[in-house]
Amino acid sequence: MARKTHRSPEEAKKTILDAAESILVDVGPAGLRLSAVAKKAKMAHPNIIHHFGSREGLLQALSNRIGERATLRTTNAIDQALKAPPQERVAAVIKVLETPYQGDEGRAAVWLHLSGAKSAIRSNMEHIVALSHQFRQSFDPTASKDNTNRLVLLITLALVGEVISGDEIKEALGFGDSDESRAHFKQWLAEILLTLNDNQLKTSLSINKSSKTTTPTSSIPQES
Amino acid sequence: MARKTHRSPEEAKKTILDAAESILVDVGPAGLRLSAVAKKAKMAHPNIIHHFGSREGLLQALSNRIGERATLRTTNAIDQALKAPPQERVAAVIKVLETPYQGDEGRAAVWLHLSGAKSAIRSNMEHIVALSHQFRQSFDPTASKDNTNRLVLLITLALVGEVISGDEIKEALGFGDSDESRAHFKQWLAEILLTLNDNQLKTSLSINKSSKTTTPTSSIPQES
DNA sequence: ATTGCTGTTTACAGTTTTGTAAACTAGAAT
DNA sequence: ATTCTAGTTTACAAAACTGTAAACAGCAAT
Repeated sequence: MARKTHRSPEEAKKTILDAAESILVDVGPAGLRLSAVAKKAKMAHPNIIHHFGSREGLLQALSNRIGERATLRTTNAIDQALKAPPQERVAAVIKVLETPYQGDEGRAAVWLHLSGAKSAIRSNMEHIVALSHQFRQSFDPTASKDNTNRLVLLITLALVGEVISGDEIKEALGFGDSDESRAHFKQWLAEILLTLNDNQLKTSLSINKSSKTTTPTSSIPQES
Repeated sequence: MARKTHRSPEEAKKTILDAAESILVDVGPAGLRLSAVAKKAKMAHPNIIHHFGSREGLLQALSNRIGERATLRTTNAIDQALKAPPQERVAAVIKVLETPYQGDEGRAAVWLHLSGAKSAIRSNMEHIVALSHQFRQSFDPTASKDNTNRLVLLITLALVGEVISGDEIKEALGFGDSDESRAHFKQWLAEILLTLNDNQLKTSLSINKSSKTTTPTSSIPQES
């Protein structure tokens, strides 16, 4: 390892982060070893510490980069959906649903989140939900903010789940590994999101003071 | 630590597993240290190796126990929903949605899954989806297996996401930490699941001819 | 009580890992 | 060409971690 390929600090950091990210997907943050990252980046491990201060610094930088990339892509995708003409809405929504899956970023992001890294989710969520509401109102003027919030929550949770164990669950449910059947599911979901109007989402939710949520065996409010 | 409290092997294993599980929730499988488990279980760490063979053996046993408990509870909850009278259906479905959250088991299970432990999801998923379909048909005879599959997939993914970053996402979306607003979301979701009939779920999914489905044709340039 | 089994502990070894220190060198500036 | 800066490497240290070996001790059976 006598070769000393000098690079700029930015480039060095990038190669280190790339190597770390590719390893992170397999072993997780707690399993990330500086020696492994150094080997993949083709350098000696103290070089990593020189650029990031410590192992923790590397993880923090990694978390930041992944978070920024993911939120940028997501907001872009929703933005595109907003500008899309009606006949392309389904495709646009599908694209939004596909955004987090790119590569293994989502998996890495969730893993970092599990490990306690300050995630970039919270800071950008307001923007995302605002854009989503704007989108919903563009084809359903009666759409309420509450229901948008709930839909965004449901979809976000599902996307997190998808990133983690989507492949296994889909396989267990009989969805083939073919891209086709997965595209079907995404299309199904996208169409539902576009079809459901606020009336269908309201159901009997108006009751809010029953408050017997933990012991639901008693009477169930269903009137309105 | 001169006190030597003798126990049966089963009881010893249980105390070790309990300690390991409570730690696992915070640090993840890769971060689980035998010394930490031993300290929490109030014993010396070689004792753990004596009972489980190795650190890996402990993780495997832990994964098995968590998986078995979770799937048992889930199938039980769906079973109850099947037997519930119509006016208690919403409550029953809410209970199904709450099943995985009990304690921190879900978080631990997902983390183990991320780390490559053979999960118990796949083997029991068939049973779960069969029960779910039975349940759907009990109030909507026209319910198709395809849509049940898709709904189960959506809910399962959302539950996985809920377990991982539900708290943070909900907070970011403005859902209060109060149990009340969370109960609202669950009730909203449960009612949607019970309300949606197969007609609404079918939408225009039959279109396989459309060119916009699988290849979203980037007619829209990347810009924002 | 004595014996034997086994759960439990102490002491220790080998390996791995993060981080430090100093030497080395590629490339830019002079 | 010479000098200087800074990225890079080698060598090393301290700590942590898993697993081993042997001794210890509670408990049941004889």
